[in-house]
Amino acid sequence: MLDISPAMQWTPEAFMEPESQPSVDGPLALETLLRDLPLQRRRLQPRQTLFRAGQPRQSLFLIHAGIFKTCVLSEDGREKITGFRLRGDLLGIDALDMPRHACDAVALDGGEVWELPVELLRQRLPEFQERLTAVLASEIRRDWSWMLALGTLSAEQRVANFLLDLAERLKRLGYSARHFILRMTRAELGNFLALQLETVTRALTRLADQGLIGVERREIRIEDPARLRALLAYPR
Amino acid sequence: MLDISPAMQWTPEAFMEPESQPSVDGPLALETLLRDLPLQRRRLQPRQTLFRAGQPRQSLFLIHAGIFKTCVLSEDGREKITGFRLRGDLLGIDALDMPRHACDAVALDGGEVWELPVELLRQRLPEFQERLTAVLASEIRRDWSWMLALGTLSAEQRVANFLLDLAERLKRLGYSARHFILRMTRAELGNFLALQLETVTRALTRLADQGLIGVERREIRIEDPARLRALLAYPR
DNA sequence: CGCAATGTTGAGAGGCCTCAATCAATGTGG
DNA sequence: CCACATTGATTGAGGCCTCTCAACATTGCG
Repeated sequence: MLDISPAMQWTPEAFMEPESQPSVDGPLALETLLRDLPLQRRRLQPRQTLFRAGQPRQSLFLIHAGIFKTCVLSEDGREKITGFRLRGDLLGIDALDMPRHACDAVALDGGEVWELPVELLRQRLPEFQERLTAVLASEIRRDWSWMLALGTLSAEQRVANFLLDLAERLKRLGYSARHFILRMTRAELGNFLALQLETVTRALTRLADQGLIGVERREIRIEDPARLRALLAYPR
Repeated sequence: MLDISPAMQWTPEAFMEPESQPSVDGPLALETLLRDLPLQRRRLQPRQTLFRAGQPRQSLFLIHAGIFKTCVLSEDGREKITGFRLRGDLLGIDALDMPRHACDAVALDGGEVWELPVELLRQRLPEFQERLTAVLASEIRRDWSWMLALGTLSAEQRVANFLLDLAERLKRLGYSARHFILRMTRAELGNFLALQLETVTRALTRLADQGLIGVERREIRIEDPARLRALLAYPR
């Protein structure tokens, strides 16, 4: 058994600040802005749903701990995970202009969110509206980036891209970029990457065979970030 | 030669309002809000680029006529069209929080855009910020909807989905939903739908063989909208 | 009229999907 | 404490959808 970094673990430690000084920039900018406000906090159990598409949307949620997935659903039952969300991400922004949520948000492995009274914050904090716009625009760019990846990369490349992206985000949160635990199943990963779960498994195995990563069920080690990144350079 | 509706044609007629009364809702809500302001207007030739990723972003652009494509580009040269934009759509919102554009915007067949001084409008028009937020959130939902489609539908279904989506948008702009001209090449369509251009051609042919649509190069007739929509109901 | 750009069609290959069996980890109840 | 079920991950074999490569048709234009 390898030693596990605390990244994304549902433990009291997960609530501690990875960095001591507050940052006005970076993924925790919003959290820093709001940290002293008396916000409603809500804890979620593993696999618990925060909200579903169609439910009334009264507020936004800022993730303080845990990892969430957001999914959209078509009328005929097709489902797609639109992203995995970490601490500092906002849940519910996609329906900011609507009375009801447009997606489901599920805590993969437990977590805590802060409930944000949007209207109040907009009036009180001049920076808030600005941050909100930035978050919305970033989400669009992130989506486009994944559309590009899914449209142009092979299965192996998509998985590599996912691992590098997750590693980078964890790093920015103060966790290890070389060693982390996936909190989603192969099926969820495949759903997000537009692949079957068996294909995800095979891609992970091939990456491991090449010595680029280490895989042990959900435990991932990035062994050779440079060569992993180099994989993405060439069209399939 | 079939008779062509004026939809998306680069003619003076294209600049006329399809509807006489101004609407506060719908795709032209923003245009209605801004119609009396002295905005800088800019006309584009077919295939002309409005802006490229990396260029300084000083304003937003509201499409008044024509159809545009927005594309993102990866460092290693992979390209992806992120959407086809019609009258009433905003170009540049994805970089609202940045000093430089994050995508390319190209007029497929000529067009006209209105240049929006964002800061000024934000201060003057209280509704503007609100509309901006709505546009951003809608774009996210639209992107997610396409991610769902590309991740779960077959080639034929994706093409059908595209045609139905375009028809619906044209209809809301006052044009025919049954008969229109595609302003993009098969390659561009394929790029957007994550398909090869030959696959797009074959999908169109198959749809035509089933009597669901009529195809004559870029001219499309929706013959049987109901059955076309029914195609999407079943997992590939 | 010849060239370039675009669209169509065919044949073959390959990557991913589908179906199935097996294994590992975890939890439950007797 | 150990059968047993359940969930998730892995691996294999075979098929199919889409890609790739190619030839050809059509349109528009200098």
